[in-house]
Amino acid sequence: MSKVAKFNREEVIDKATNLYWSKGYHGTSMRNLQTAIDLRPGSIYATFGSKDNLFKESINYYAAQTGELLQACLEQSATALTGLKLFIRKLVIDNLDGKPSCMCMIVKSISELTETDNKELLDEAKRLLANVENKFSEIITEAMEQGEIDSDKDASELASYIQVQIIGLRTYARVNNNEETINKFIDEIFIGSPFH
Amino acid sequence: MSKVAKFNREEVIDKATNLYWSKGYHGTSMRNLQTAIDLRPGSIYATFGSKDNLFKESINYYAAQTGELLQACLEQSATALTGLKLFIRKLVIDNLDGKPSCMCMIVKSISELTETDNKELLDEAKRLLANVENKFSEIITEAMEQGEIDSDKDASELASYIQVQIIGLRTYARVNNNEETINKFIDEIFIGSPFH
DNA sequence: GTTTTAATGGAACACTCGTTCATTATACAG
DNA sequence: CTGTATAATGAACGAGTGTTCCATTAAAAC
Repeated sequence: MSKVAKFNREEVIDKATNLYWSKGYHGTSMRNLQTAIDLRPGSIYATFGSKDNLFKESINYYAAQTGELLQACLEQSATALTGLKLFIRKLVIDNLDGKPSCMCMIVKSISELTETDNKELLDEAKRLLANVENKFSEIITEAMEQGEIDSDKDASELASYIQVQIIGLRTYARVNNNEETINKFIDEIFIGSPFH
Repeated sequence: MSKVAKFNREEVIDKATNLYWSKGYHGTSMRNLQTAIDLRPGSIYATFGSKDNLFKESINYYAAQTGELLQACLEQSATALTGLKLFIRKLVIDNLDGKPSCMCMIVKSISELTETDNKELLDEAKRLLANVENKFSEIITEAMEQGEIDSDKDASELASYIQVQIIGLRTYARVNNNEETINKFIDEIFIGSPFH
């Protein structure tokens, strides 16, 4: 046969994800990506096809990573609800510094992209966010079965509520990243009215 | 003297605001703006100086409009707290359709702009968001004096909480604009734990 | 060692970007 | 009317955009 690619595909997507995550879709140029992932246009286009497709792979990679984090939190926790709480705490607090952005990349994309100019990418982002919400719904249903939440509540409504809280907190953290206040708000999510 | 400008400055800013609001800073090109506001580059640059400055004027115009809406809600309400509730309802529900975006333009900007590439505009957006929060804090303090809220609460913390809720709801509405669910969540903001 | 095949590098393309500026058009003063 | 001051126009600029192309390179297969 012939030559085999010398770069690691996942490593490249990881770097591309970090750049898209911090600068956004429109704020990231192919030149930016070329230097960040240290590949020339020929290699990038042979491997990923287009800027749009690389973005699609990046946001899917981001969503998969987040899914793994959630899974890990559930496995190391005694109950479904404590696992979910741990996940939220890690998502919001551990992203305050160091990461490309304290905001969720999926939410940033949904905020930036438009129905008219970037329909395909926007729909992908919406789909990934809906996946997370479905996962939340499953976890909440499990917590109901475990007796941690009243069974007469609507699981999918509580899942929506969790989404609103995480989106709100992570976005707000970009302006006011007071760890104490944020921790307080996280504590109150499950004490608040929809849950009681 | 000489010729006098024939376009209406506020009308132009209004149109620019709507475009920036829907497409974002990077997603809006000067060509887009030229056709939207029906002015040639010469006139735009003579009047506003640069794309950045036009954006700055636009986001300030947006913030001023939002401020006026809040003021109107307060004036037509019996108490400070009911005025604030009305404002939130109008912000979230009335923006679901028709407007350039159901999301807050200030939040969209904070999400899109970066410290490294657009520091000045980002800081402006942060400043405007902080202004709103300060106004919330004043309203809550007034509500405490009117006996609507326990005086032992921290007004600025409750103001933060309101911000998180509005940001979360308006962003979430972009994905799931179920009016019934959103209305329910709005009702629960002031019943939720930080307020009781 | 030769052939085969695909990955790589990087110049270059057509286009769009934000912006400038010489020119033209218009309204008022004299 | 004419002169003058200023608003409006739109072609044009250099830089940057996403993308293409292909000569070169390098490794696997025979």
